[in-house]
Amino acid sequence: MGLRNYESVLKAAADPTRVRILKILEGGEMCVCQVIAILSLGQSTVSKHLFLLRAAGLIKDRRDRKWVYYSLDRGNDSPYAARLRRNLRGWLNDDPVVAKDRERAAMARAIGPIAICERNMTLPGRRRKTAIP
Amino acid sequence: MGLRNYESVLKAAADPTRVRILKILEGGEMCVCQVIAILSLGQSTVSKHLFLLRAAGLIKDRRDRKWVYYSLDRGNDSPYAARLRRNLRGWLNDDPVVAKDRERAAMARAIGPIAICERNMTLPGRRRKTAIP
DNA sequence: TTGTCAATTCGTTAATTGACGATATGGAGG
DNA sequence: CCTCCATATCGTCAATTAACGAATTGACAA
Repeated sequence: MGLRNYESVLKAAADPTRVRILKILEGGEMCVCQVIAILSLGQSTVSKHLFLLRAAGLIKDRRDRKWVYYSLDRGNDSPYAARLRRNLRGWLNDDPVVAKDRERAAMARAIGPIAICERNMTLPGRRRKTAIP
Repeated sequence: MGLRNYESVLKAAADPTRVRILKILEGGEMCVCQVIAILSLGQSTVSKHLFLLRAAGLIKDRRDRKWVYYSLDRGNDSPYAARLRRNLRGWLNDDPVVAKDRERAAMARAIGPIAICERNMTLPGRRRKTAIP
């Protein structure tokens, strides 16, 4: 594990959106549609962030029926990924953005993936794009 | 210390050139001209990398006569910077690029800043730019 | 197989980043 | 004060990156 893997892990964790995803996943696994709803970002955008995090060994995915769930990868990862994940657990917990995401994550959990997909990847209480012409 | 500082530290440490600088400085403080010689990069380029590392709280500078020396900042830094510096000490030690830099750093130390500046920020044994027209 | 829904990939755009050379700054010494 | 020299900053260019919407792929259910 040299400079290559180190760089992919650090770069993955250095992006603010991706760190938000990691902090959200600390609360447990999430369906992609839930992550999209929490972040209020485009579906393809979120998918790419998830891809980079997975490529760095920080998260893993699991399919259940139509849905794909992501969670922190506590298993066989690089030393950099393992250490970073552990550090991160104690970091940013009182950051306002992270706190807000946690609230929204709780809501997303309560509602569940099915309802969120039906709502077009949105959570109640916040507007997202004008969907109807 | 929120997302802001976290991001600046992680981004600073995620760049391969800046990691090389951090690993070089693990061997002790270095004059800017020595860092330039070891990396074989432009003076303004190196200066900017050093600026970003200092802004992140990872390194500090000290002036002595004409020269500015940089070293790891083990003092009052952010929790992110402190942890990262500690982690980094155990990381990448057998990476070939880092190992090569260490050799060159040893040479730079042996020669000293004055001689390196006289040599136009170069070390013996490697060519750098055609200097004379 | 076909339809449907969700995730990924593609193509574009705007913003950021790293590199460079040229110029500015600011001590040290005349 | 002025000059010299190491370093910092500026302006520019090319490469990378993050965002989006559109099109494609892939899994499930009928």
